[in-house]
Amino acid sequence: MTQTARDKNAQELTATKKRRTILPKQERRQQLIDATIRCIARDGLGSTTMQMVTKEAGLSLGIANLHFDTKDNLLKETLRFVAEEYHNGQITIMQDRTAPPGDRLSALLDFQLSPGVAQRQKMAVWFAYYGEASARPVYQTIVSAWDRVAARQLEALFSEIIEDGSYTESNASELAVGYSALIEGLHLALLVTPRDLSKKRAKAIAKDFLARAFPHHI
Amino acid sequence: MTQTARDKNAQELTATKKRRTILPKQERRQQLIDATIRCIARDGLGSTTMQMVTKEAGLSLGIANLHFDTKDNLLKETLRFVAEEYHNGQITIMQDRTAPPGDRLSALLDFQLSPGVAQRQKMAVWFAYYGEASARPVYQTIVSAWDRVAARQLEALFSEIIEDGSYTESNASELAVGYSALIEGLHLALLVTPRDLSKKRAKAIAKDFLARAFPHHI
DNA sequence: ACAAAGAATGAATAGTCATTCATTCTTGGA
DNA sequence: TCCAAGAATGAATGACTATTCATTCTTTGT
Repeated sequence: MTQTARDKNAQELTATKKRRTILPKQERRQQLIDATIRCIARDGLGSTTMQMVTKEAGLSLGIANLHFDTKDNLLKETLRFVAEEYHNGQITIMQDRTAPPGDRLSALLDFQLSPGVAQRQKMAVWFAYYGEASARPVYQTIVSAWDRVAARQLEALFSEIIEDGSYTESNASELAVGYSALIEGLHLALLVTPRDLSKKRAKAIAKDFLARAFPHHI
Repeated sequence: MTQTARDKNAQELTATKKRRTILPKQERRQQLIDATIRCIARDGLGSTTMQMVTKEAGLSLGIANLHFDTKDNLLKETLRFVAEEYHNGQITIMQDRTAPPGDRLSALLDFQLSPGVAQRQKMAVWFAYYGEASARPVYQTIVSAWDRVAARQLEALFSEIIEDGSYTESNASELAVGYSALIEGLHLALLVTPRDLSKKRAKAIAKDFLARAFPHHI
């Protein structure tokens, strides 16, 4: 045994060095995406580095390039994950044809301002990408594809409610765009000025919007 | 005259080299802030470099550090400029006590979705900073200070309208937060999915919100 | 016309970061 | 038990960027 080999051995005994582990591709990728989300929320999209992400994941520097090729691609896949999670949740609720439309709408609102969706970490990631969207068409593409699906479903739900309640004055399309904008604006306010707005109050404000539009249903 | 000197001379004659100009501090600073806004809108906050900003301004690389010391400071001052411009516009309208409250509200809406404020460039800058806000307390400080002033004024205006129209069911504070969120959400939609929403329609949606709250005034 | 003041320039510096790849390690099959 | 396949590592590389500052140029006061 050489001198250096003995030293290394001693270090391993004291420092409880982590064993290198091997995982299936899909799990590693998710692990890295999760770490990326945490880094963006903590340090911002602009100053998130590969070193930070891989350290946050407890892995080596080269691992992200191994699984995602480039940083750009890792960021793109992270956005895709967050966007799909949010939109899948919305769509699942809206498509549940067993519940009456008023209940589906209430469930949607609860979901959109639930601790899972409206948590600092997720909202920070969300707006970090919006901030770069004007300069990166890829981000716009990823988000707007999902947005359009959700928008169409929301409009259909509103149409159903309008018919059901004979709110003849109301326009489903305009109300749907307005409601979506209101929710995004509330998310932004929760992120930037959390001291001035609680999740509870945000929910009350959104509910008020819906109650004015559909008084018999909310 | 040496060979190189003659070459340089010839180049100056053909390439119409720009004369070095000297301007007062304040003008140079504004010139650099304007260039920064254009760069952020075109390339994103994350990939805006000093070289890009100074080239956009048609000046030398070192100029920005001369006037702003650091890049961080240039970005901070740029945000401050955009934030002040937006909030001054709002506040000027709301403080105009010669106009009846309903008119002030209409003017506010027109301003918030006017070509000057709701132009791609400005909105891109706005959301670029929001995207980094969760990681940079300085940005939050700059924006939230102004936000709070505008929020208080808006609430006062809404109170006045509620009293004037005897909308006894309505809560000025909640409506004010909701309206602000709606406007920000509409700005975001105009930025990210401009194909799906025109400024005109955004204005109609916001007006609809106000008409439901204050039917006698809008 | 001249010179001092200081505004503007841009080459050079020092540091950071994404990406590469030779090497090491783990696992599953023989 | 041993080996081949390929997953994981991290030092090294090359590209890029903020910042500095010696030098050049413009202006202003005399």
